[in-house]
Amino acid sequence: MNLVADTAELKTGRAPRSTDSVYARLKQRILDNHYPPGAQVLESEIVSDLNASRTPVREAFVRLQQEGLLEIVPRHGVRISALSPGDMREIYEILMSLEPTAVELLVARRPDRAEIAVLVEACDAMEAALAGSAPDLAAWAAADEMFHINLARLCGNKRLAAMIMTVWDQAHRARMFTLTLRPPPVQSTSEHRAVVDAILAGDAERARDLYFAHRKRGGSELTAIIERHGIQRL
Amino acid sequence: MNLVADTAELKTGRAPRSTDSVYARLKQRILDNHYPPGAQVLESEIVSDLNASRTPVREAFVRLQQEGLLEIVPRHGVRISALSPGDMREIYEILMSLEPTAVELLVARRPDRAEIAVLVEACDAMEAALAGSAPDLAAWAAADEMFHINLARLCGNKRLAAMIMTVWDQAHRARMFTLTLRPPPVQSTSEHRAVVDAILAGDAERARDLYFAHRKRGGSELTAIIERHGIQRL
DNA sequence: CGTTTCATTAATGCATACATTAATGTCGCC
DNA sequence: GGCGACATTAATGTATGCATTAATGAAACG
Repeated sequence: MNLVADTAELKTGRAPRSTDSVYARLKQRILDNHYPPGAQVLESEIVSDLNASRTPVREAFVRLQQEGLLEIVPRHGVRISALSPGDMREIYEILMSLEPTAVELLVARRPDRAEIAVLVEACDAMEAALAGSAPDLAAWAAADEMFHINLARLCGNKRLAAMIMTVWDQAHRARMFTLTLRPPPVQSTSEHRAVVDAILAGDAERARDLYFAHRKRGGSELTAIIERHGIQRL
Repeated sequence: MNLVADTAELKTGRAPRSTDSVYARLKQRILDNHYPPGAQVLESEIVSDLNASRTPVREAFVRLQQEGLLEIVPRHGVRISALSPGDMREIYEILMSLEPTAVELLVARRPDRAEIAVLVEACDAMEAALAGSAPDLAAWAAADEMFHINLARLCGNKRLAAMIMTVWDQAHRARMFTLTLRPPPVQSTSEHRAVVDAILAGDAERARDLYFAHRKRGGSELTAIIERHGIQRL
């Protein structure tokens, strides 16, 4: 039993809305692969799974459809989105455009060390996850996510941050899936560190270029894995 | 009376859904200033305005909230989004990132003349709108919109196109409002033409830079107008 | 035996009823 | 006369009923 069902409750003091809870839980289940990509799920199934009534479930469907995590198939419930290699390309093209822009904006704001402490911590966590004899890939992925989410947040453009996170979420399962198939992300970790250095140095252009290169390399790596394994949808 | 209520009907042969119709009509009314920015509107008011029942209206609310055109205020209906100067800055930062990327992708696809004919036509229409003694600003704005929407469509990245159009829509009313306050968009028109030339020449970098400069100039112009007139929300 | 059509059924889209919450106004008390 | 508690009302959040549509299966026909 959780004492605070929803963060909105903390902020507003209002009763949590069932719609929000359904949305959050359903999204979590999609990201966690409880409903696997490509799956056709009936509205009634999710209603009973989440102990909710149809109205909040339908509203959650609409939100998640807009976020690209599922598709409402009229009269047939929903289909959980499955990413094709082409979708992955689209997603990485967008991230290669938006994320470097976010870094540039962040540098332009001249943040002090305290502001970007979360980024440094994320880098530390990534290194720690790879330090032992057996790398903790789940911990590394969580730290990587922290880095990118916070970078988006810190850029000062809320719309931009929201867009990055939406696209990032779309690729979440693909990242998790390829985590064990890729080489240990040592290079990726050091690239993050270099971006932080450039931010601290106030060098917008370098930060931008580094981040772009990081994203480009990540995209190529993912694409290569997908092709090598002949994966069609994930 | 329209014979085909929804394009989805044409594609699928299915009956048009009330939800889609409500969504489209409500969005139109927001973009057309029928519900002005900042307005608090009751769910019941829109229900009676659009002759629909509450369920489709609520689903349309969710979609439009995700698109940033309104905000659902729990227990108080919706508030039509009003853009502050800060919002305009956010929007232009995003367009300055995404649109040049779209041009780059388009050039990389090596389109032939037929494919980009719509862009040339849009340029022609812009020039025609400014040709007479009394410039037809509404026609110019429509042609400008055609240019940008089609450029996004042609880039080959559907997600990217959708994101551009969402942000573009958010700024629609602001563009319409400032249309009569800005100098005649002669320079803007020639800039479009230059972008098309670069696309045809297959020069991705030039096309990208031109588009970036175009967007940047447009943003500065809009910001200047907003500041000069002391506009706080629109 | 295969095919087509119709009846049955299940699932959804929409409409509406019910419960909950916030706002408004009134009455009583100070 | 002002202030506060309570009743009343209005509006929304949620649940559910009804109508429509698509799918399934059976039966009749070729």
